[in-house]
Amino acid sequence: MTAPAEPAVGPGGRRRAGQAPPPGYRSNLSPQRLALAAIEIADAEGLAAVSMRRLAASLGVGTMTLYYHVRDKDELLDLMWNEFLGGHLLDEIPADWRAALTEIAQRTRQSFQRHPWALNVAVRPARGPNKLRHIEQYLAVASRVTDDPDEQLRIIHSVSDLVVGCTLRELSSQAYRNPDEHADEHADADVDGPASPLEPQPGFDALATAEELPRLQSLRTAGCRLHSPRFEQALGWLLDGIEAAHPGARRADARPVDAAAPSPDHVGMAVTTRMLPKKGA
Amino acid sequence: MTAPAEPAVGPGGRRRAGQAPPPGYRSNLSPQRLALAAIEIADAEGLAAVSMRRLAASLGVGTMTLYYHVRDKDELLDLMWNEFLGGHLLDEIPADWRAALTEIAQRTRQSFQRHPWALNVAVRPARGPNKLRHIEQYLAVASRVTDDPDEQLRIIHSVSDLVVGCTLRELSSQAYRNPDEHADEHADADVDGPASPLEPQPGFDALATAEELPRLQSLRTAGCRLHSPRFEQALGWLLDGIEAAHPGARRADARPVDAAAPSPDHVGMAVTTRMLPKKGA
DNA sequence: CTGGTCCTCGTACGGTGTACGACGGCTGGT
DNA sequence: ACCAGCCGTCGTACACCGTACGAGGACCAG
Repeated sequence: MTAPAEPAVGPGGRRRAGQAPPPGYRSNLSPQRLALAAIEIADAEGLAAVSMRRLAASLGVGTMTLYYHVRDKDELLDLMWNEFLGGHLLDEIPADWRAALTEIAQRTRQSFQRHPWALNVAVRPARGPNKLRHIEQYLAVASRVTDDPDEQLRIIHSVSDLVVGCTLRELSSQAYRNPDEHADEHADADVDGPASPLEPQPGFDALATAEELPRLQSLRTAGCRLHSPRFEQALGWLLDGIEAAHPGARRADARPVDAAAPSPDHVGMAVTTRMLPKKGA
Repeated sequence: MTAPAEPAVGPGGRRRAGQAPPPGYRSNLSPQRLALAAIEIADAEGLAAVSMRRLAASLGVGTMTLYYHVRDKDELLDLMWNEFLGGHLLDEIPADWRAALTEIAQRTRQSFQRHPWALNVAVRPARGPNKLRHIEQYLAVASRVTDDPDEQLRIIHSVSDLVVGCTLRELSSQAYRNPDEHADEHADADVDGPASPLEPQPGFDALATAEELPRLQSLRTAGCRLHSPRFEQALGWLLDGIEAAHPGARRADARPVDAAAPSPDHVGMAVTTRMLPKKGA
């Protein structure tokens, strides 16, 4: 306020604060637009193709322009992750808790399959608004299984963990690595299909499989594929265990529970969460 | 054979083949030594600190020397991953299949907690020998639950997926991001402890939590932490479901089953798996 | 000694994230 | 109308990355 040259830590000097993104925003750019454009690139060419220069070029602006709207690339990834999470919020939550958990899990799974880059971004502690909305939806379901809040969280986490772990394994065992066959029918993704059943590399298992690893060997001769994609079965087992532990859980009562996501325009809302001066905490 | 100038695709020109690593190996370097040194760096300073130059410097050699033993950095990561997997193979598998699965899962989990970088490396389809050994151990247990090989794989995958998903969430919600507090008592890792219970950023949930997200709000006032670490409970639920689906599963018969990993020196064996000319398939 | 293979590594190129500071245009006070 | 001052843009530069290329030393067989 006094010295104009001093940029200060507040919204003034080169960085707006963390609150709502469009207070004035004379620019047609916004953190959310950056995130969406970055997602477009990541979907089409993989996460590695998302560089600041590339993103800037795709938006028709200079590279450093991005740094006015985003602190650094890490924040861009956070915004992408938030946008990703917002993409699979449910409009209406099924009444039956098993059906509801299954639906949330499968929606999340499909979302990962549509945006494989998200798994690489998932290894980050970011908690954006859509993350909280996602948890809220889970909570709406878990509250029908038990009244203990801690138990609710344990249920939510177990389901979510299974989803993430399973999807991570499936996607990482697909081709997906070589960037040349990007976005090639990512639609239904018959997970079991194209990948080689077992053999990691030609001539490799010949030396390892025969001697030790007898069970793997017999498994291979039995014609099994290492990637049996029965996610639903694993989820079913987990839910069976949860149900057995909570016999009093209410199944399929009347109304489908009001969804936590109120209006669809809220979903994509981008909020820059940080207001610290720099990366150092 | 004819023209000596031609390097050829075989083991001759600049790259040895994929078979056993020390046929002659006049060098004191080896893929395995590179991997171990890289793991040391990653443990101490994070995966981002593992660069070819840094690794070469830590080994006291020139940067490009590494490329004689390793095709590219990707292969180095594969070797690290293989070494990581070899680090938590069981010497003896418990007789009871539930106990065995629990032990394998917890060993894996602890291994991830000791080497957080491994989660970032986990997003890769690499199948090294230790990966196969690991699967073999799982198979040794699952074969006592069912005789259907496909079902065995589903069981294995479900347990493994839960481990990976849970550990990924826990680790990514810890500090772990800022590299300055690396390797700070990674031992017991009371996961619930230090992290802030909910609040993502100060002043953030104030605007989001109150309006929508009622359940999250009430959860917070109830004093719950978002990261209740009950991995064992989730695993228990899953095993309950598996057990219920397989009532004939043999529990705790006599001998503890011969472990698949025969001798400890096999564990760390590094094998370069690729022999393709270059990355392009 | 000579040729060949194994192994090492210096240099260089194109890529990355981003710190710094210059600069134009809009806005508001006078 | 003027002009200070912020908003937003962006060119340049730097350090670092992975690695292609090829020179050259160490060793061994003839």
